[in-house]
Amino acid sequence: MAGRAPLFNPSAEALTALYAALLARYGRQPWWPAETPFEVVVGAVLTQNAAWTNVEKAIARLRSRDLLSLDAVLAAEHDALADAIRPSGYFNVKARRLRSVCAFLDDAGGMQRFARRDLATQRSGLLAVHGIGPETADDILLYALDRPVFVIDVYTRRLLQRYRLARGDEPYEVLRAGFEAALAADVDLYQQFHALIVVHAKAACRKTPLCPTCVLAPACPGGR
DNA sequence: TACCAGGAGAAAA
DNA sequence: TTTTCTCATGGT
Repeated sequence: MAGRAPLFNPSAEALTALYAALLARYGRQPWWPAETPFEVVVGAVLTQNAAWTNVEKAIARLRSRDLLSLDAVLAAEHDALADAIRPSGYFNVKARRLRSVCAFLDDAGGMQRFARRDLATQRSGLLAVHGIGPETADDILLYALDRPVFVIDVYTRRLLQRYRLARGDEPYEVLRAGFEAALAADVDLYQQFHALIVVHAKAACRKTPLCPTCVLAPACPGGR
């Protein structure tokens, strides 16, 4: 019996053209918005189902309370941690998740030692942490550890759906594998591509009924 | 007032 | 195995 066709098998040309169009439209993005790799880890957890503006407030509160370090998070009381991250929502859940990932990194010898492990070990380790799903793990790998992992988020799904490159409801790993199979394992490319997808999703042009000036025209989702 | 925003895990069907 | 529910705040 023939195997089922891949759910998501984009051509390199299609993805490269999409990336080029986004880059031409929006330019290079200063992404991920964080000062340190550890801050990326914190942001990746806090941004779960939350607006980034609220995450920024939570991170600022952590910084002002000297809680923006692995040791400080592990030493903090749950209530103190939860109160600091309150603006990002789900603060009780996220406080536990933050402590879980910090405990994992601490067991691994800290961020720097963890960064030296091979990618497969890093990814499986992160995914085994309570509260760290594939998107959060890949955010950490790509933006904190500079590993070539393509991040799939809701914006990526919508974009693929609108360009009819995918249905949009494929499993996370199917979409990630599709991007990584079609594109070279280039950290900068992956970082910029994901950032541009997010920027495009938030841009006003997405919401307009027609977008003749957008470089993505005539395929711009806004024109559909 | 209602809805949405860069998820993930647990429980229920 | 798949679907639904829960967690929670702040902006529009």
